[in-house]
Amino acid sequence: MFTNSVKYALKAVLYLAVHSDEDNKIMVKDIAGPINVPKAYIAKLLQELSKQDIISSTRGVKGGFYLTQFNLKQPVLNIIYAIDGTYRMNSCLLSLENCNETKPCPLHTIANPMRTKLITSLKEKTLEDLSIEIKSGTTFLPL
Amino acid sequence: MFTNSVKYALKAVLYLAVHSDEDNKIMVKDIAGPINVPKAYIAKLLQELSKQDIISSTRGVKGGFYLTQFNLKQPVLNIIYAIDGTYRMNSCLLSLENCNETKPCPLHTIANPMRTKLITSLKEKTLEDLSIEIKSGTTFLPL
DNA sequence: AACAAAATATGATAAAAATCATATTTAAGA
DNA sequence: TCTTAAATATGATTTTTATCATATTTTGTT
Repeated sequence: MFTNSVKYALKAVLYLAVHSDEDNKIMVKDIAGPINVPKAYIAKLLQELSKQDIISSTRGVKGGFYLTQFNLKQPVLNIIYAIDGTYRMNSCLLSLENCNETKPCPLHTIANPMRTKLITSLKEKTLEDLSIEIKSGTTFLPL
Repeated sequence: MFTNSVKYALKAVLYLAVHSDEDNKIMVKDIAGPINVPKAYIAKLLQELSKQDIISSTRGVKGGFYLTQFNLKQPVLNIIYAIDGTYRMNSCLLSLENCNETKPCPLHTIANPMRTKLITSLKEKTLEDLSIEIKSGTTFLPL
């Protein structure tokens, strides 16, 4: 469904959503372990997310990554689009260019309503929403 | 969502479902064009599907690939499992090993109902079902 | 101002997926 | 039984994704 990169990015951002803020920046080396992703790999992803203003960072001593209130208001979908681009999530199951409502491919009626619904959910849910759920113990962020 | 291999395999099998039977075998070179997939690539996939008895084939002069009535009765999901294996379709969105109903990951409630529903649909729909829809002009198999 | 600790930029390497190529085996027909 | 036309088996190559490594820049601290 998603690439490893997106999965890793989502885990990292959710970790930041729960554990960081302007006054509690977290260094790469302290994220990699808890979310179980290689340090150099997650570093690169975090840098990319930071460049795209999906997350925040400061360099140097006492620096690290963190989420601002603004960052927290973003839909989860942003992270997916930032790393994988929009095509993967939005294309027809068979990747047929000219598959649409009026000329649906054989899997369109099965898959499309669900994809649409998933995208909508990922657009509505903010990082803050998920963070609250994790903090309240409704959902979990293991491994 | 799926690998290219699965998409190609699905297109090829659906093409066979519509155009072949015991008396109308179709050669690789006559499938590759219509479904817009490289010949050598689809050849390999068809061989694999044949080996797994998902589709049928005969070698030599007058040979080719085709679907029997038995082949047509299969769920679409079979092709996906045959090529991609079961993990990709069934694993948690974040690929967390210990994500489940009692300890759901942050995306579980969003994504899991849909995945479950999709799998059910792909298990219920047979190749024959899809073939009928294509033949009746309800759905289309372009490019 | 100099030092140290962090992200950033850049790119190298490894692994997996996608693609291509070909010698071998099988079956039909002359 | 010989020839030809097809799938099959096998593996090579290319491209993409995943992973690793490091020199550079920035920022707080002494």
